[in-house]
Amino acid sequence: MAKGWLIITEKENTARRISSILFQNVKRTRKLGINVYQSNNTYVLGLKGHIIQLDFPSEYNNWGKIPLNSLLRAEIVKKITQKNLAKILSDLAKKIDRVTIATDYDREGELIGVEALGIIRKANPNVEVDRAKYSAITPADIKQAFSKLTKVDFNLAKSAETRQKIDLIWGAVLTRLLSVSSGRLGKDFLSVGRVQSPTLRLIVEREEEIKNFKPKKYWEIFADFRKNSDIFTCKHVKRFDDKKEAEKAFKKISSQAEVLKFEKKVKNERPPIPFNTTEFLREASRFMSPNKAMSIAESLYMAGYISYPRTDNTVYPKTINLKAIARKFVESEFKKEANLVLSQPKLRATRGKRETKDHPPIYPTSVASKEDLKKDEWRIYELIVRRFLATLSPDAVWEHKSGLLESNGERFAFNVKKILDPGWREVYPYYRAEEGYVPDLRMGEIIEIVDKRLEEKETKPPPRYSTGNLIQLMEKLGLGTKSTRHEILNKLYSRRYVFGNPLRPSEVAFAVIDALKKNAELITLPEMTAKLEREMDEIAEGKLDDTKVVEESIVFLEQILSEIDLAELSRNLKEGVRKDKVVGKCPECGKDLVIRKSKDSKRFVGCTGFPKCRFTLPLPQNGSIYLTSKECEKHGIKKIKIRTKKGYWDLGCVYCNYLEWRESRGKEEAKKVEKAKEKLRKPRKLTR
DNA sequence: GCAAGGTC
Repeated sequence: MAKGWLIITEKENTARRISSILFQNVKRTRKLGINVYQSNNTYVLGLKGHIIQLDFPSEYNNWGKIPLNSLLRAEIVKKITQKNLAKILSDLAKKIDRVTIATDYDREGELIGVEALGIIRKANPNVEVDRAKYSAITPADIKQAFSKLTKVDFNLAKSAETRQKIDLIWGAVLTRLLSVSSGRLGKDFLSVGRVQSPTLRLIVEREEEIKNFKPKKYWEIFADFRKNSDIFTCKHVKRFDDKKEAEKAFKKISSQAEVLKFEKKVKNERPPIPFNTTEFLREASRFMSPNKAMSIAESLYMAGYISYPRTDNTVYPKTINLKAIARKFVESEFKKEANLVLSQPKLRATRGKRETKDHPPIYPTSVASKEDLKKDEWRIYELIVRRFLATLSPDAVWEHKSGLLESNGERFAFNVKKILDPGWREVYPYYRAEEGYVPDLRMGEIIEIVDKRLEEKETKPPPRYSTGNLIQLMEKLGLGTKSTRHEILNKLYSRRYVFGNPLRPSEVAFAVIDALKKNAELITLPEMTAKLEREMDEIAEGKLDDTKVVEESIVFLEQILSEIDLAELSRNLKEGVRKDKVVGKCPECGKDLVIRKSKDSKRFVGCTGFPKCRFTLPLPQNGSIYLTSKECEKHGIKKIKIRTKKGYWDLGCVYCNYLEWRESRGKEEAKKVEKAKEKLRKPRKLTR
């Protein structure tokens, strides 16, 4: 029998590092584009995350024809998504009698290991198996894990697989239900899911709040004070809801005020905490989409410039030599910043609240120069380097001044600050420091009032979420993971549920959330994830039967399908779909202008009054069309953006565009006519 | 062509 040992990790990088920690004379062989690390008859292989996907058999692929009920109890099959890896696993299986699962020490990691084990056992049923559990890839941790190997936790893997089944069944059934009912099929389908739908609900409900918001008037009083040559502004301590009251107070203010309180304090401001994925994406989203930021981080990681970008951890582990990394940057574009860090007698890093042991926070692992990277890559790299150096930098020192002034019983307050020493803020210039100025005052001092203003203001609706806000909120609500949140947002964009940043929902998004709230509210709530988490834990502990959990979902969905008013659902969704196509009002008959397709599937803007009204406008045929929320001032038609492979371009108002084009064409036509006339006037040369 | 979760 073969005497070999195979160690399986979740990713290539880990395989390489583990093999170098545990063995000497490691050789790397490359087959089918996959590295295997070998030392004698021991092999270390890195997977690529999940190599198997659950799906319905292909007989169920026709969305329109398959009754949804039959999908509920359809067999769920395993499809190999990483064929090359599966092939290598089968080949290696024949050379070994023992396998150690060394995937990440978490629920998904356990399942990923079991997926690989399944493929190995098919080729070699008698292979022995054990599990290495480590939470950091350091020599100490890895050696410890391999000296105390444990058993594979099949219950834990089962719980992860149950999550997959629940997600697939709910997702597929409701996605198909909505897509078929609305007629939005093909690449325009309407999706539903345990994470995306609650996220979309947040966006939709925020938009409803904004729509329903009734602004309230209020009044604020400002006064300008003068001490010597300094003029400074303070605000009345009260915000007035009543105009008369505000006017009364305003009149009372005399030409001078007494200083009731003055305080000056020096306060230190600690630098920001180390980057985990959420913090990183929130900061990067100031200038780049989370999706792009994440994909750049991934490539910087693969090139060895930064540490693993998918982490929840905000505390540097002791094993990282922070000073040594900072020292690397003395010979770099960040020389000044690194020197500031190293000028301190002792380095003290900030720490966040979340501390996990699997990956460190995101930090730079090697020095890059501007020429090594593309422009966007550099921006992300620079952000990560600056953040890292900032977490080790001295505090910023501020001078705070606060106080109270009184004029004829009316009180004014101020609270301003000024930077005395920027400290980390010089290293990390992404935040603007809001500074104000008030001169030093003495208690009891009388100050001259040179001007006063009564300002009418309005309360404002809550702001729309930005991508950065949402990723943070999703984390807080337990929606998605560090690896998926940015992808979920991307999904909402590509389904045309949302557009812009801050995010606005489309009309169909309102209809979808409305329909789901009426018929299957659970899928629009973070509670569904929370419930699933609890059940997964119980399955992992062996307290709950996985088939029961799946069955409960099936029965729940069956109930929904039997009670749903399909006609109403279809009507409401189609109305949403229709509204999203409305570009504006027809200038000729006043009916809605919509985006239509001609018989030869060319798109154009047409009037819903057709055939009575034959008004049309041309559209470009390439790229996908986005209606923006901005309207043309002249025609009241929504401005259009086109997204092509190269990026977005603003088309603006289609009507303006058309008129311009017609005019320029008219000029060209006129030119042609002129030329023709010219030709006629000129006597022709005679040719022989 | 569906979900969400890993990772490339």
